[in-house]
Amino acid sequence: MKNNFNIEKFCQNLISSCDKIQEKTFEKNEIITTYIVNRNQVCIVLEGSADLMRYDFNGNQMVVERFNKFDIFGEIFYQINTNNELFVIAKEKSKILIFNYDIFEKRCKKNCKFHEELTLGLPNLVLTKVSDLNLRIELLSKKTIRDKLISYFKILSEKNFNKTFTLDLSLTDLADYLRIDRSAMMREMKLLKEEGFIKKNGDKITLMIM
Amino acid sequence: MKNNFNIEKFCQNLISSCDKIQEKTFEKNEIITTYIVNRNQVCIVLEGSADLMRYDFNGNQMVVERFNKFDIFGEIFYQINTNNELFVIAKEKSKILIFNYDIFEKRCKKNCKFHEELTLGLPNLVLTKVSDLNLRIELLSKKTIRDKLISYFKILSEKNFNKTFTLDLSLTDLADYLRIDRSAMMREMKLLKEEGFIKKNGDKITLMIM
DNA sequence: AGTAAAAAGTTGCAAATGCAACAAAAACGC
DNA sequence: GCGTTTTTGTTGCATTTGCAACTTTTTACT
Repeated sequence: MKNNFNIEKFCQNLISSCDKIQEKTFEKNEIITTYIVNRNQVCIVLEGSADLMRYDFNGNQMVVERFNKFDIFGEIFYQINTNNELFVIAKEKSKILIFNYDIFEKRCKKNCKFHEELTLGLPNLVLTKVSDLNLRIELLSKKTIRDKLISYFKILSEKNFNKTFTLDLSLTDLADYLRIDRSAMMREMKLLKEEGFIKKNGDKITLMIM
Repeated sequence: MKNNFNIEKFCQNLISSCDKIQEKTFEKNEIITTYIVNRNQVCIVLEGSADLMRYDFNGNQMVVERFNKFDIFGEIFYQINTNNELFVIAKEKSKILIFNYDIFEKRCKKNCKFHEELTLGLPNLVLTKVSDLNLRIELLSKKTIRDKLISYFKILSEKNFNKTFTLDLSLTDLADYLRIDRSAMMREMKLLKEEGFIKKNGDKITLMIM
């Protein structure tokens, strides 16, 4: 029932059919969008990946969220007044679908097929997003670095139906995702290896428990 | 544009109109639902409040998420395999709207007005949910207890357009929401008071900075 | 009103973590 | 292929935090 919406097929058909939607390609490190309140812009990653970055007054930058294929993003999902500027930056060459949220409520003049498909299909993408956010909260809720790592590994292991799996993030990015210090994470991973909880070979990890 | 959907009015009209939706009342501490994979049940709080609780194998219980008026919840938003059971429990006498997510795709026989209003109105509730989750991730991302507290206070202050505001959670619940030890939080709040960053009087707090 | 339960407040101490400052290895660019 | 940049890996040390164990205050219940 959930996620039976085929966005790939959907996107192939709609591009030419509706004047309220854009498909744009961005090069690596290009700014895809900035979060501007009440613009109600919605974006979907069709190809590539992007980071939502915050630059605070000290000039520190931080990855707030990472978007991969079919992830949906935009200021409309992020009604948080942080006083810092938020940019979405392409991590690699990326294709992005861009439209306005009012497309949900206002039909376009031609009453094109896109609108019906969009209102039917988008909720599933948003559901997936909610689930991803809940997952991250679940991980950030763990009290220790060890718990965060083991929980994260368990999830990857279950996704792959295999005790051995490939990390989908670099270790630097993983520490960032879990909001822990990278060196402290390395220390804990070393302990996990030494104590026999995991085995590690390059970016392949085997979970020895559960 | 966002949130112009009036759920209150909406709910008054629909109850009798559709056989695929239920409105149920729960007493304090009653179990509203448990998260069962692929049941695709969706719930909306009409009145009262509820906690999503996890009970792990050690018998420890934890509040995963709190739901207040017009919050939307259900397993469909929480596709996380935790191996622990998840219950939603009424914190007080509460009225809950319960339906199945397939209502989005399957019209009911009478083709009742409810379905159109639901598909139009629900996305806004979900958007708000996404925003709330992002806010919590923002808070959980802060490195120190101090940063978490100040960020949380800033948000309340901005919501109220006032440096002085009322805490909407008990201190115990706040520590839980921010995933920090309550006594460590109390210690930090004491320091914040002593250093003049905040003033506190009962559940009223005044933010002295920014 | 009286008691039980929950919440707020406090503190010492041990443990976990972040930070800084490196070295080594791998990936990237031209 | 060679230099540069990024990532991985390591460690000592200071700081922050969680935990345990309390007391006091407030709230709820009958």
